[in-house]
Amino acid sequence: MGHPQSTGTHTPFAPTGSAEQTAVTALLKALADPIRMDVVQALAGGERCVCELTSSLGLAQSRLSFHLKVMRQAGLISAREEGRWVYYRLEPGAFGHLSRWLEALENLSQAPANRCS
Amino acid sequence: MGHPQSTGTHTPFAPTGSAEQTAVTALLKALADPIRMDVVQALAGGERCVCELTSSLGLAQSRLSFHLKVMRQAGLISAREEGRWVYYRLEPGAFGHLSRWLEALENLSQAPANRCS
DNA sequence: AACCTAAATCAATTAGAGTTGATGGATCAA
DNA sequence: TTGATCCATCAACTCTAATTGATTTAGGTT
Repeated sequence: MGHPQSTGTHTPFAPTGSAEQTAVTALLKALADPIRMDVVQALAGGERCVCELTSSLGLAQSRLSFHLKVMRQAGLISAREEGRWVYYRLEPGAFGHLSRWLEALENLSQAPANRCS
Repeated sequence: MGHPQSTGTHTPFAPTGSAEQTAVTALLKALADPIRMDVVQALAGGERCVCELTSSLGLAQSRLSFHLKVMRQAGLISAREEGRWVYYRLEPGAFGHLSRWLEALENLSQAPANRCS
């Protein structure tokens, strides 16, 4: 019996790592951690300062600070300083990439199953 | 000036790690990798056997196998054996959790900014 | 000034995830 | 049966991510 690939030359999907996909992967990485998900949940209700987050989430300050930095660098959250305090908030639209990607994926998946040339 | 938290006792968000959130985090972890995202893209067009994927993505077989295993364990994909070959496909509905979570989040974020007691 | 609290950062360590090359089981062809 | 191909798995290694405790910078208070 023939080899599965022998039915034709195909490059049926985007060449590894389109720009959009790289962006989405970065978002996912920043999100794929229980602590960081907790932070997202916490910030979904509005901005919070670091000290509120440490006590709500029961984390050591430097530990939280590390995760906040990761999230900030990923564009997931942003910071606003006010006196001694720093308030973090969700970056509106940060999840746009992600939900657009998801939508596109679902469309693809519902397309005709398998088109070989 | 008063401390931010002194305006009242609040538990304004879910206690670290609801079941739903744990599930979503696991999905995100399984997705948050460029190779695995490539696999998703590849499988979006229908099922593929491992040998197709290795050549399309240009990966060592054992390396791909590792990532397929991670994805399978996360419920992202499933396998179907046929003779010598193993065909992988996206698990329909695997992204449901994720998109529902995203939707819920966007609803929360559009709610009134900050309600302290 | 001395002191306290908020938060970032750093160096050292630990833990976890990913890669590599080799091996082995299974299926099929000659 | 011999040989080839497909794929999973394993042990050893490498790399990156996360945790820890200490230190530092900066704002406020007294």
